[in-house]
Amino acid sequence: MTCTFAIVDCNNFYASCERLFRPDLKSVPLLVLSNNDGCVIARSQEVKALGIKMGVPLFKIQDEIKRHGIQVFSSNYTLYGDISSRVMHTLEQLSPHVEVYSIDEAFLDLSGIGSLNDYGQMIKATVLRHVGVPVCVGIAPTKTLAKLANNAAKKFKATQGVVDLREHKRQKRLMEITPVNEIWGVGRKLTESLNRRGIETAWQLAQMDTHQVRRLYSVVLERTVCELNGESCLGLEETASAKQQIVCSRSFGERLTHYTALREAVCEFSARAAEKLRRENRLAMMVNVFIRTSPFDETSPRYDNTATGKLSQPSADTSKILELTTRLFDMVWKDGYRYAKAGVMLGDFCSPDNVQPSLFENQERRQENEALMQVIDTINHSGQGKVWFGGQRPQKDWFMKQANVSPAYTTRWSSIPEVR
DNA sequence: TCTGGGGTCCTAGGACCC
DNA sequence: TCTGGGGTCCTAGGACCC
Repeated sequence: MTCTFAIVDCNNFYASCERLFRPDLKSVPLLVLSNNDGCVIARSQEVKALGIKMGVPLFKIQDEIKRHGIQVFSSNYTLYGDISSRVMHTLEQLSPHVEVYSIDEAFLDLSGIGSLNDYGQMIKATVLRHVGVPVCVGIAPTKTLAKLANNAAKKFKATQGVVDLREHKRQKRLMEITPVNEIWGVGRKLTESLNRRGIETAWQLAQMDTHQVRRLYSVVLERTVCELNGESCLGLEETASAKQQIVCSRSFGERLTHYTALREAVCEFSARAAEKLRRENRLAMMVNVFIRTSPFDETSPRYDNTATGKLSQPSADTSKILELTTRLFDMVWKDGYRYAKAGVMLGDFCSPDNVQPSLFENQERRQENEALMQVIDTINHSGQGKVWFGGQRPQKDWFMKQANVSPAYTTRWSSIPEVR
């Protein structure tokens, strides 16, 4: 039986989220910045039309911002996460099989549905009505072709935001006018290499011999070629697979030069990572700490180091993880540098149910610690204050720059917009 | 002055064993 | 002393995604 996939992708998601609560900005150019207000990570249609590229640093476009009256927002991930779950919830009402693929897109299984174009339009209208976010829908027999269809739905106005790409003739026509780099799974390096071989369009890639693709590149690109030819290699993954690693890292608003300051930052990341770990209900064995100077800073010396260690046994206990973190930090720390970024990575996970208790560990002590962690997480999420360990420090001068953050419209009572 | 953060998967190469 | 291939496991690094 042939499957039918749809991908629903929000248009300019972060920009649309900011606009949701500011109807006055409906047709005003608007962009959203990365952490530290560093570079552009989302743009409204108007900003795209001005030719401002994804990822450019803010300082390079100051003139254009002034000239065109562009509204600038710091990123507000709490808001985006909340809007995202509303979108996904709506989609789950419309289709029994949904794979949440990222914060702003989901794959749906539409096998067996009759009029797919109408169905796509219905999805689009429903999300707009329920959540207020515009989406585009791409429909095809494989995920890769569905992504391609979605691409076209976004690019061509006449499609009205929905493209049904089940017909082979349409697939061919679209691939012939699609540059190979727009294909899902073909990034910068592959594009360069394919171009060197004279492969410029998606259609040319689709015509390549799969064995040759595997030999020259990898099974990954081979799969892409198969998918472009209508052979589905990637199924719908409805249950989110367990995480393999958890990372917490940040660039600093200002360079850090002191041992204590950087150590505090690293401990804070470690505690955040441990919190995520507990939310996933997993235990970690491996802890990795990295620190580095800015790769863009040409005037001061560079330094980049990382250290990995193993806990004596799997744990999600912040105090145990912090203890190892500080030891690892001392291994990588070197005086005399201007540090721009640091992070903590947890890995080697297992589930709490099948962990072998150590011969030497005190069982009661372990249960006490688990209970303590629960209390700490509850307090820290209550919004009524924070509890932290020695080594962390809640008032942080390394904290991010966020000059233009929008209010917590959906998650804080005092920030809910008033209707007059 | 000012350049994001959090992931996954695959591959190559080294260590080690038989 | 010389010489061999195949297998597994681990790690680092690259490429990709959003």
